Amino acid sequence: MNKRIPNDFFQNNDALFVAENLIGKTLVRDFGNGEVIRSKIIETEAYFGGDDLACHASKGRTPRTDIMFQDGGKIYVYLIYGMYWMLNFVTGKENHPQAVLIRGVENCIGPGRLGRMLQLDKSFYGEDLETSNRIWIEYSQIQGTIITTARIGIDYAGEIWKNKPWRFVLT
DNA sequence: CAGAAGATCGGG
DNA sequence: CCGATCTTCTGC
Repeated sequence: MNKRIPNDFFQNNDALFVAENLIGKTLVRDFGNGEVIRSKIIETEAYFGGDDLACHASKGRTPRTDIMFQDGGKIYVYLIYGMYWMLNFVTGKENHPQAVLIRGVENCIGPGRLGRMLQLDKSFYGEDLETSNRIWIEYSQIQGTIITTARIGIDYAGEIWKNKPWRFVLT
């Protein structure tokens, strides 16, 4: 019980596998003041490499996207619309930029709201999920069925990529 | 260096 | 439907 998922899970699998298999797993956030949030992941999206025009890494390796080019198991956070911190987990091996966006957990739906609840900020960029003392993932039993849909909010990515069924939702 | 747009949300 | 709010990238 309460066993943390090690980094090889993120490194040895691609973003599609991780996105689907994180559904039902438990996201843990320890605020360090005695308050701990534990909630099962119920919605994810995969962003898959340099070809995927919806993936920030398709723009190349920049200070912002650098973490996605590294080995999996690290956190990629970025600020969107000037106010929301998006929580992503890097997957795959070095130089295979991929990430999984966490869009919702049982007690918080929506990536922007989730970032707010977890009190994320730039200091989480590059955080290691295997060793962090403030955020990590634990194994847990899934209850329900996973459905797939197109990803949300990426109309700019073009027909090919915006229609990929790379969003996973627990029902 | 100015300008635009963004993996969103909440109010009207 | 639209504004909030600011980082990042692009183009001149």
